[in-house]
Formats: sequence, C-alpha cells, structure tokens
Amino acid sequence: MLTERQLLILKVTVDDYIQSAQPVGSNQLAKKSGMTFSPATIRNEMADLEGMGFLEKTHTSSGRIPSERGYRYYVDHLLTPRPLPKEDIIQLRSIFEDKISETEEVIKRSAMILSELTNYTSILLGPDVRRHIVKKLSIVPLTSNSAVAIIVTDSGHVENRVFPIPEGLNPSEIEKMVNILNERLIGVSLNDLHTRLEQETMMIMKQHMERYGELFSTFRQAVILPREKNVYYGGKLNILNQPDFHDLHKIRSLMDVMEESEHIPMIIPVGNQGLHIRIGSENALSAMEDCSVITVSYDIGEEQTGSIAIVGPKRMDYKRIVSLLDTLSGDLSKELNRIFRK
Amino acid sequence: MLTERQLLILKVTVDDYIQSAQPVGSNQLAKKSGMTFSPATIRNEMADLEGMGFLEKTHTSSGRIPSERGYRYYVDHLLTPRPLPKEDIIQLRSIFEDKISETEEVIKRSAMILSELTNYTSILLGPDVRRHIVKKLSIVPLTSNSAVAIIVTDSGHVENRVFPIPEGLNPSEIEKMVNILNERLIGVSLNDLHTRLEQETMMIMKQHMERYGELFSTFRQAVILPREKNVYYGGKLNILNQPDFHDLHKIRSLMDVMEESEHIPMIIPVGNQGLHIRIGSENALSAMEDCSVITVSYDIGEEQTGSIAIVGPKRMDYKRIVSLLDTLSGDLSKELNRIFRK
DNA sequence: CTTAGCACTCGCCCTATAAGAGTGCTAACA
DNA sequence: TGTTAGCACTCTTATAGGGCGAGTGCTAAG
Repeated sequence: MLTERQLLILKVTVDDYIQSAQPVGSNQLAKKSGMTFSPATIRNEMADLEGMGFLEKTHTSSGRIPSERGYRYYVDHLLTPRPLPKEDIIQLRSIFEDKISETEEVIKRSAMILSELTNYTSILLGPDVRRHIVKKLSIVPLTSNSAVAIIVTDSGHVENRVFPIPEGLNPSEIEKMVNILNERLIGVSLNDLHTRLEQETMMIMKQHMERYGELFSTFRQAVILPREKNVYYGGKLNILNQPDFHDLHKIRSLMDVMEESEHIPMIIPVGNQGLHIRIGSENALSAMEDCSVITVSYDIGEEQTGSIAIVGPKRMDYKRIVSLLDTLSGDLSKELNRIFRK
Repeated sequence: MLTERQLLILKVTVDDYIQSAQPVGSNQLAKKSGMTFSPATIRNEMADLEGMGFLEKTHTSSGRIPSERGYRYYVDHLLTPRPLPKEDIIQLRSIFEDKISETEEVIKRSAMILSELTNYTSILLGPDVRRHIVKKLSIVPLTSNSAVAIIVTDSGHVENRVFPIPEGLNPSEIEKMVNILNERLIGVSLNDLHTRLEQETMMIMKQHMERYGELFSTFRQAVILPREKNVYYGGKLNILNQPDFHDLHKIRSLMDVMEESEHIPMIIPVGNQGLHIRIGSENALSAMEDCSVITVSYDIGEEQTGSIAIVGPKRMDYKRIVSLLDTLSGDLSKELNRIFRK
C-alpha cells in the first residue's frame, strides 16, 4: 500500500508532468508548495514508486514520468474534481444560448465548443437515427423519371434521397403509393422500415397498383439506409497542437482511425453509461496507444443516450476534462429533454 | 529567349525534381535519356537558367530546384499532357458506375476518388444551393410547439429545419399556410425566397389567417439560410504524406485554412472557367505559399458550374493532375447533365 | 562551342567534448 | 529508524571539428 507521502508525491508528479510535459526530477518537485521533504527523500520515494510501476524514467538518469499504471492510479484515487472556473461555465452555456430546436445542431455545437475549450479532439455520438420513428413519408416527383423520397421522423430528423421512377408513371399512382405507405408505416422505426415495407405494404400495393414492382423496389432501395452519420467532431486538428505528438506517421494513423466511422465503436464503447477513462493501451485500437480517451454518456429525450468523447494525449488534463464532461453531459441531457418533451 | 537545349534541360530538371523531391545536379541529369551533352555543358546551361530565374539552389553547392518562375514556365510551355493510363481511367469511371441520381453524391464520390488517385487533397464545389428552384414546401408538425419545415428543390436537394410554432396552433392554420406558400413560392430560387416571402406572401397570409405573425416569422427565420455547404473534400490528410511538408505548424495552418469555408473563394476563385494553375505565392492565401492549386470548372445541368481543385506541393505532378482534371471535368459535366436532363 | 580537369563549397554524418540535470548510494545526523 | 547531505555516475543536449560525397564554377584544352 502507498503511504500518504507517496500518494502526495505521485499526485504532484503527475500534475506537474501534465502541466509541463517534461520529466520531473526530485529537485524540481522539492520546490513545489506542500513539499516539506528534501530532494533526497523524494528520490527515495520516487524510486519506490517506480519499483511499484507507477512512474517511469525516459532514460537512466532522467526525471520521472507517470506510467500508464501511474495515470490509472491517479485517475482512480487522486483525482479531486474541482468546480469549473466561471469562464468555462459561460462558454459551455453559450452552446444553448440561442435555443436551437434541433438535436443535431445542439450536438454539433457542443462538439465545437468542447474542442475549443479543451484544445483536444471531441467526438460526439448523437441519437441513433435508426431508432427514430417515422412521422411522415412523402415522395416529390422531380422529373419524368426521378423523384425524391422524404422521411420525417418524430425527432424532426429528415432523411431524403433521390430515386429513379419508371418512365411515364401516372402521378396518381405515386400518390396512391404514398398514401398506402403513410397508412402503414407511420410509427415504425427507421430500423424496422425495410422489413415492414416488405411484409406489410407489398401485398397491399400489389392489390391497388399496376406496375407497383418497379416503383416499389427502387423506393425500397432508396429508403434502406439512413445516410446521415450520427458522429460529430470538434477540433480534429487539435492533435497537431499537442507537443506529445510529433511523429507525422503516428498522427496520420491516429487521424485516419478517428475519421473512419467503423472504428468509432472501438473508441467509444456503446452502451457505456456514465464516465469512463481509457488510458493508452487500455484503448482497443493500437493507433490510440499514446492517447487517453474520456467518455461520458448523456440522455437524448427519455429513451436514448448519446456519448461524448475527448481524445487527447495520455498526459491529459484529466481533472479539467472530467469536470467539463460532467457538466456538459448534464446540461446537454437537460437541453435535449427540453427539445424532445415540448 | 531560351534555346532548345535550355528548354530541354529545364523540362528534365523539373520532371526529375517532381519525381524525386531531391535537388538535381548536372551529373545526374547527364545520365538521363535524351541528354547528349556532358555534365559540364549542363552546368553552364543550368547556371544560365538560374541567372534567368528559372532555377534555384538550396545552398551554394547543391543541385538545382525549380523556382516558382521555373514551374510557371514549365506549366505554360513545357507541359505535354499525355493520355491517362488505363488504370486511372477505370478508377475515374468507377465514380459513375452505380448510376447515382443525386448530384451531391456524385460530387462527394468524385472528391474521394480524386484524392485517392492523386494522393493530394481535393476540394470540389457543388452547385450553389441558393440558385435552386423551389419545387415544394411543406411543414410537418412534430409536437404541440414545433414543426419541421421542408423545402424540396428542382435538383432534388432537400433543405429542412425544425422551428418553434405558437403553442396550441390550429393544425388547419398550418395547412392553410403551407398551401399559400406553395401557391406563391414554387418556382422561386432559394436565394429570392426570403424577399419573396415578405413581399408576396405576407399580405395574403394576413388576410387568411389569424395569428399569422408568430408562425410566419419563425418560419421565415428557419428558411432564410440553406444550411448545407456545397464544399466537398477528399483526402484532407494527404498533406501529411507529402515529404515537402514537415513543419507541423505550417501543416496546421494549411489545414485550417482549407477547412474554413470562408477561405474557399480565395482558394478557388469563383466564376473561373476552364483550367487554372496557381503556383506558390500566386495563391491568395499566405498559408498556401508552398502549395500549388490546380482548378478546373465543370458544368452542372445547363446553367450552373462547379469547380474542382487539387491542392498539393509546388512539386506537384502537374502533367498527371491536368490530365485527370480535364477528364474528370468532362465526365462529371456529362454525368450531371444526364441527371438534370432526365 | 564543348568538355575534361580541378579546386572549392557546403551539407551530412560521425565523433569527441563539455555542461547540465538527475539519479542511486553511502554515510552522517536527529 | 527515518531523513538528509554529499558525491560519483549516467545520460541528454549542445557545440565543435574532421572526413566524405555531391555538386559547382572556372579554366584551359580539344
């Protein structure tokens, strides 16, 4: 077990390294306020802490930097979240100041402000569009052989796609189809849409329409997949500001990984409630082994949840980020509830 | 005036430097095929070319690299566009292979393929949404005090935005409003929409509806500005692959500049028909002084034009990019005409 | 006019050296 | 027994010098 003094030294070491990005030595530490022991004592303690795997040296005679285990311990036991400074709160509140009524806009904006506030990259997961409920379907003919299909969901989200229609189709046929679709499909989630389309509507359409086949199948094609991604980024380039990242190759692969939407579930494990911190190799992706990721969930309306993630160097300002995310998660939940509830 | 031999040497020097990214010396050049003169002769000629400002040395006794003037001359007089290799043509054609019916999808895809093909960053300007013509307006109520406004344009583009509506508004009022709006505004461009809204519809609404004021003004708010940007990127990170860029600071500001949509007109001068090449400091933005930008216009339907830009190092493979852009511009124009014409 | 020859320049790499920061260990001290 | 001063040692960083190689400019010969 760690003694009080060791805890203190570990904490101050991590804090200092987070702040300076330089290995911290015993002399330097001794000068810090609250340090009543001599450098020699600190050296002894640091050697112990290194033995226990909390600190590391970059070379034989350098100062110490926290190991991953050190960060982990720091985060688990030594993190004393302090209240956010006023400026931060003001900034966070500014996200909501113009009473935007769209979930997606609010989230986009959160991503932006968050990255500005932290100087790290933020990734926000919005509502899962596939779980939204169809509120209205419509088809607007554009030319003699194309039309745009529009699906409005209960959240105000609009999916739309242009699709080809058979040449010379009677406009009343289309109207008939739209009516049938609306009758049968309002209240269905986007996710269930394509199965329900087949199961329920196909038969009816067959009865009521000639040439239903071509129209129906192209429409189905168009409607299958929501196009919009529910991932929003802020400060993608902030990585370039971090002194911890200098290897262009690593930066490149890190940025690549973050942009690739299929990797997102590896960065932000879905269904994780509350706040989580993943340090270095605790991350699933090897491209992120030099990063820490802090994630927190927030509520969207009453049923769904979204996630906020901050990606930065292991030497991340955990204290500040945790406070920021805590606050933002709460604010965001509240605001989105307001939007959904009205 | 330049002699034949000087032209040859300049061309080969630029070609070699484009290919190798290394300053090219007289011995190296003499080994190239087509070089019938001795290194000494080449040295003399290179000294002359340097005197005329076409070549530069990185230090007193180094090989030569092309100056901006050298690139300019190369591009203006020495560029012999050669037909694209088969693989490139196949790749370009793959953009259109699944007969997408949406302008924006085709453009997005072009941006992607183009950046893969060139290993540079591509920026494509799509149609100016504000010039699109309203095909249909609708309002779908979501909750008791919010609704989503949807505008479909002739190109199949859909603008949509959630906006607040006065509590307890009669649904039939909304319907009435939508009818009036459709009667009056179909055929109007998005750009003219807000002025026409005021001029024509307000009076009519006043006559037919109670409480038109609140509803109308929030609707107007929602409709003012199209949200979608018409800028599409491909290979934003490709800059990181270029050996010419190593200064993180410069990379950062270059990437920043490219993402900022207000800078786009400085990168791609609007209304420029045909192909243009801007080398180094010929660019308007100082962050791009180490870049070359090749732009070409393409047709969207019959009236509008879009632009394609490739951003790379000054040491860019001009020959290849010019051929690629020429071809893509033609193909894209053809394809978009097909989409619009049907 | 072209080219071989040659002295010279400069970047790059390797090595050596000195300074500085920090460590581990030992021994003295409270 | 825990703490601290002292000291030798290690390793990084910065600086300077030497050799190598690629390349140049100039001169003189072909």
